[in-house]
Amino acid sequence: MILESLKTSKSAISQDNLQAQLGDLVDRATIYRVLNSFYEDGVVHKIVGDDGKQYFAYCRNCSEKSHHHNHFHFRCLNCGKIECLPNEMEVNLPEKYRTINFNGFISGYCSLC
Amino acid sequence: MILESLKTSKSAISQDNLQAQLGDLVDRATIYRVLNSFYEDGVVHKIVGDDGKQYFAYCRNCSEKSHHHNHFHFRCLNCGKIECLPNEMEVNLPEKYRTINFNGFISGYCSLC
DNA sequence: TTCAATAATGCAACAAAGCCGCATTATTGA
DNA sequence: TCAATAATGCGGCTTTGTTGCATTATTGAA
Repeated sequence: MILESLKTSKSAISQDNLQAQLGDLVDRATIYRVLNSFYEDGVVHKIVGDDGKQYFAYCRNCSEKSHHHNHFHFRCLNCGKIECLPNEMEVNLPEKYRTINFNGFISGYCSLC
Repeated sequence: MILESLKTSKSAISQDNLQAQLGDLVDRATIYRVLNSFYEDGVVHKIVGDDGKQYFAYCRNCSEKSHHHNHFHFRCLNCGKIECLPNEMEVNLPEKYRTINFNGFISGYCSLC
């Protein structure tokens, strides 16, 4: 059920999103455990929002070789909606630095708010 | 003292960084309050790390007109060091969207680790 | 099919980060 | 000088996320 929610969601979702969908069917801890094992298995990306919360997004264009999620996420400060911004980013790191995780978040107000 | 620490620090620092510097001289809650009022007054930038923690950086090149901090921060997963990456970024938002906060974080391993 | 080994779950507790109310202490200014 | 205002410390609280442990499901080999 969690995987299904992630697959059908257009944007990254958090534990409380899932909890709201699943109600009391599934325990909080279980949701976290499932999400983390998806993350460890490379099935989802994990993004930390500028609200400090973890969001998870189903991997759509990831292969064995490239497991990237290098775009920005937008969070509306009014309606709370999270969405992916189209532009993929390349950031130049200093010599010998190695990227493990890319985390880009912009918050503000969307066109409706 | 907090302002001095922020001014002299080369990178964004968090409440526990400050607490470590100040010891028991200043209460936890006071540090948070001072940091947030600096933030509200536009004296510092607030960045949320991909560890979910808040980091604060003294405004160096901000004027009345431009109060930006649009570069990425790097956090070393081994030594914990936070540093600013040189490239300033421009992200294209959809029509009528408004940016309030830019938050770019990359974690990985630095040249020493 | 049966039953032991393994995995997944729920529950409770815990930890860290951040915030807030309230009483106390400092600071300000008329 | 002293009352009004602001800042601080303390304690407690919330949220997010994690972990230990007992219980329940699932699996797989005999």
